[in-house]
Amino acid sequence: MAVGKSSEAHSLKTFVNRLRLHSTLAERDVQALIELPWKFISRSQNTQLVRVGDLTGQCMVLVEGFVHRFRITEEGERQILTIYVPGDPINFEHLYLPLADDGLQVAKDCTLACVAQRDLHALLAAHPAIAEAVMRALLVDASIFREWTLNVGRRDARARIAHLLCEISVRLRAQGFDFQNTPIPLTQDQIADATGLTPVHVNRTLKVLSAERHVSRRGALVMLPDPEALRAVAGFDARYLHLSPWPRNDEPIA
Amino acid sequence: MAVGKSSEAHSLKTFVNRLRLHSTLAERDVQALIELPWKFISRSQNTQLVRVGDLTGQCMVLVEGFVHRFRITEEGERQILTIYVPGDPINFEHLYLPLADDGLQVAKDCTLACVAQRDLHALLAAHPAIAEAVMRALLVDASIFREWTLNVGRRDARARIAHLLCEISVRLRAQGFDFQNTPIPLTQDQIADATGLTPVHVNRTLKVLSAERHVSRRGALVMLPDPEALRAVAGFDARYLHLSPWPRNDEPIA
DNA sequence: TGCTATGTATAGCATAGGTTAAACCCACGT
DNA sequence: ACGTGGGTTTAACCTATGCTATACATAGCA
Repeated sequence: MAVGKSSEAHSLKTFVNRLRLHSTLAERDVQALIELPWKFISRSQNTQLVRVGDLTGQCMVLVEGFVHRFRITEEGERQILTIYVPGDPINFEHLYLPLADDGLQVAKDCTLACVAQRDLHALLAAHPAIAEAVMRALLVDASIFREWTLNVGRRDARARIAHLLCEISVRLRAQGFDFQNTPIPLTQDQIADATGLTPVHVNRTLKVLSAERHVSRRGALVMLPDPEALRAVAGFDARYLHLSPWPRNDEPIA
Repeated sequence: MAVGKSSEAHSLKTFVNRLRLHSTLAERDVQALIELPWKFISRSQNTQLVRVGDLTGQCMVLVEGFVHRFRITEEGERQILTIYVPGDPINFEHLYLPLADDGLQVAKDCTLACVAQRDLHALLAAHPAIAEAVMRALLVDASIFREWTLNVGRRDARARIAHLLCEISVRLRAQGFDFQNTPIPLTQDQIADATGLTPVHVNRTLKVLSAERHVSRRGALVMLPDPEALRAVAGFDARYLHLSPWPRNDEPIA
């Protein structure tokens, strides 16, 4: 049990790390965050975690595996809206808008840390620094959503796919994963749904990128041997991820 | 001067109204909000209010006219990411991420109410209800960004343009405008940039929609004579705008 | 009255990406 | 050892949308 506790605490470290990408948190804040009554659950591929219209009472953090967020057209066309990597809070917006407007689906067997919204609300009220960090994480997510609109609206298939792969590898690396050896966790169908393309066109385009040595394939897995070159293909500029220590122009608040 | 003050206070009413679309605010909260040291400015069409990379110190509310948010590809392709209508806060995310990741441009001569971020921060600290309302407004915006990704990624030109027009008319109506007589404040070029299409294809498609009586044109202005029919064309489901009184599943926080 | 600017309209041709359908591959379960 | 299912690959054909270029309309302005 002590072991269980400590390994669970460890698995929240990626979350703390994610918050610290954009915000500074004191040790006591981190402690309080970790000591919330988290519940850890595992879900297998394709499980639907949240459906459009659900009224949620929990907030979830992705600890391991992958989850994506999607919406569906009236005609049944699916669009993936973002892909979460370990450490990401995946539905903290439900703290303020508990009625889900997107679906959340497990893209690859995952484990999640869950808290009741009520407990989280209480924590945020007691720890303004955490509230601000959560806020900032949500706003960075919004910046990522906007980049996806740009990606889908204004880049051709090759740059579009390259951009998606760049983003994921950068975000994985920011969470401490070895991107050179971490395969991209997406099937071609999922890439299609994330880029607004067709699975067959994704296949064609991946073949091109592969011939150009911009991606390599180990079996079905896509790897990125040369991120720099791929960035050039994608026209990728990581600023929208707000990863570098950002400047502050605000004095401490009275 | 008293007159000036009172008309300025009046012009903030649309902002209060916007916040109240999603949140409940007590009168004293509203008072405090209105009494902030707002500065009112006018800007004419095509003025760039914020550039990518700017470090902002102000938050702005759109009082009159139209503003859009955009990003540009490395190749110089522009994508409009959202269109703001009167009453919308247009850059409140800079409270927490003051480094601008998008450009903001005046789409139609406008007037703006501006406050220093410092003053606003102080207000939010003193009035948690306002802080929550702002938060919620930002999260609704994020939901809109996601819908745009879906729109651009998964709808054909006709439904795409129709969807854009529906969204704007619904948001205008929510702010109290008479959508039947308010022309859509977009040139065909802007529609193209907002939908990821080409100006000439927008023109073609508008012609089709016009022949179908789904839009009408008074000179260069696009009007929506029959919003219901247009919604069917667009597959428009307004839930993502979170306009209806949303359900709450949270008890009052200790 | 005409000039310029900004936006709209149309035409003709080009192509990226969609569609359909069929094979293939391989990991897994029995 | 053999099917089964999820994912990948390829081919042939099709179309929605892009591209380039030119003409038109209107409003503001000298």
